[in-house]
Formats: sequence, structure tokens, C-alpha cells
Amino acid sequence: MSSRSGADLALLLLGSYRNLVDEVVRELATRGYPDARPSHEYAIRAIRVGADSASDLARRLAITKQAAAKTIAALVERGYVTTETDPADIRRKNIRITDHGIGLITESTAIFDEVRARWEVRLGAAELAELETQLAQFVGDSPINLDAPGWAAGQELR
Amino acid sequence: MSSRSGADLALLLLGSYRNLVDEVVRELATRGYPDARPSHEYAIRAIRVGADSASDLARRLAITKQAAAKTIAALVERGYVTTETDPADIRRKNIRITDHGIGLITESTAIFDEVRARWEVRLGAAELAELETQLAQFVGDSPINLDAPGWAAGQELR
DNA sequence: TTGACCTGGACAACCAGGTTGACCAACGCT
DNA sequence: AGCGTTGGTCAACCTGGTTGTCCAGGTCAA
Repeated sequence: MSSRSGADLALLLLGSYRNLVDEVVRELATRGYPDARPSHEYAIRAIRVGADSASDLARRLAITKQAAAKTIAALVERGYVTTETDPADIRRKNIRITDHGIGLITESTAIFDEVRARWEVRLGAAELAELETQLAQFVGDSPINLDAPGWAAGQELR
Repeated sequence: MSSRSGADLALLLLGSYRNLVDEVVRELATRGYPDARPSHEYAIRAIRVGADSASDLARRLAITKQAAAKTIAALVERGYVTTETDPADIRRKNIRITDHGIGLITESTAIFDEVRARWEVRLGAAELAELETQLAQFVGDSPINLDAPGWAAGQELR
């Protein structure tokens, strides 16, 4: 009975995302990270897997370097990362994740997985896995990298 | 093989939503509505099903009335709705959707459905329907109304 | 009828998370 | 030595929200 409309589908997707993320943020707050925003988590994850400068982070998250710089400033302010100018290239400012930052993504990952596990209980493991595979199809043909939240879809390189 | 993480799931949901909505906005632009934003569509839909004042719209979208007022101002500016003070209650400003506004949601609905139809081809009708049912479960236990994009989750009444 | 409250709207200031645009200093390559 | 590319920064702006404050108009009870 596929009586649903395309507009409903959009709302379902957005709603699911918000429910999931809100839950994570709420839980993070109770575990000692009250000032953590979703964008912070995504940024730190990107840094962890290799984005070691503002420009680099910008490319990975598919945002402007100015936006990346702002995010990094916020991360520094909250003590999640530190920056220090690269001795080999004065221009660069290398980003390093602090223990506090490691703690954040560790907790965050755990909570994300906990929530996912709850969903798995309701849906069944096979069903959730299939749902993910299906969603991946819609995202997969996207021209931009997957591990980024802020893609501006249909934009050229910056 | 559910090797995916909870964080990935979030990105899949967000990515799917963005892909869908971006496609709609892009297509709307080519069909004579270049200035239409997703929030405009949601607002007009809410107005169409009964939100006839700013406060009312605010309640339905679960946003503040100030935010609703701003949205309405944007809609008026673009010619999608008009407002006129209620003769029976001087305070109220009744919202009426213009023909242009009707055109917008008509086109928008059609495009949303077109994109959904393309997804249906890739997934199969039964599978997409099931996916929607599953997503509805995650959204369904949300305390706030479904037809709203901007819910602030875990907030009291305003 | 008069006061006490509730409700619709508006003003102002602010925030997150982006965007453009202009610019400069440092690098790297020929 | 010179020129183009790259990393970073300042400034202004945008969207879609948020608080907080305020007031005029409506509603209801005593």
C-alpha cells in the first residue's frame, strides 16, 4: 500500500535523522559533553581520518575553507582540538585532536551505536541492514563524498 | 552483514533527504519557481491544511511565532501568500494562498512524487513501501506533529 | 462594567552554520 | 628571480531559527 507521497518520504527521512541525532546530542550532554554539536562530531571524525588542516577539512566536508576555519575555531574553544603551525610549512596550521576530543567521538560513536541497536531490535537486524543498503543507493550516486554532512549538492569544486 | 555504524546510519538518512530535496528544489527552479525554499513549501502546505495565522502556523510547525512570522513575510514577498487583517479580530492576520502559491505546491508535489517514483523503480514498490513503514516507526513515536520539518525535539510547548 | 488574564503580533538582538569576495604571505617550480 | 598555486584570515552577508520584551485587542468572571 504505497499511498504515501514523495513529500511524506522527505519528512520521514528528515524526521528519522533528527530523532537519531537529537537523541545522541541529548545523551552526550549527560555524559559530560554538553556543548557538543553534530557538526563538531562530523568535523572531528574527518580530522581523525586524516584532515589535518583547515583547507583539507574543507575539502573533505565539502564546505568552504572559511566555514571549516570557523568550525575549527569552535573546536579549539571547546578544547576538542588544538592547532599549531606546521614547522615545515609556516602557512599550515596542523590540527591535533585532544584527549577530550577523543573522548567525545568515543562516546558519540557508542551512543550512535546504542540508538542504532535499539532500532535494530524494533526492525530486526536483517531488515535494518537492508534499509541501510537501500538508503546507500540513494546516497551512493551522489557526486560528493559520503562522510560529509554539509554537501551543497550540485556545486562545483571550490 | 550489518557492519554499518550508527553514525553512518545518520549520514545515510541525512544524505537521502538532501538528495531528494535538492532534486526537488533544482527542478522547481526550472519550472518557474527559482526562489522557492524547502521551508516555504512546508509552510504553504501547513497553511493549506488550516494554519491561517502566524501563531497557528507556528504551532503546527512547532517553531516560535517569530520564526513563523518571518517565514510568512518571505512568502508574501515572493507572492505565494497574502495576509489581511481579520475583520472579526483585529489582531489576527489571515493568511491566504495565492494562485502562485497553489502553483508552487502543485508543482512541488508532482516533482516530489516523480523523484519518489524513480526511487520506486530502483527499489521495487513493495520495498520502498516497507522502507517508509520502517521510517515511520522511528518518526512515529516522536511527540511532535509529523507534518513539520523544524521540530525542536524535546522542547515544551511555546 | 470593569478589571484580570490570555492571545496575536511585532521589534530587537542573537545564534549556528554556512556563503562570497578580497586579500596576503608562504611555498614550489621553472 | 618570478609566477602561479595554496593556506589562512578579515569582513559582510544569508537562512532559519532562537530569547526576551512589549503592547493592543479579545475574553471572561465578578
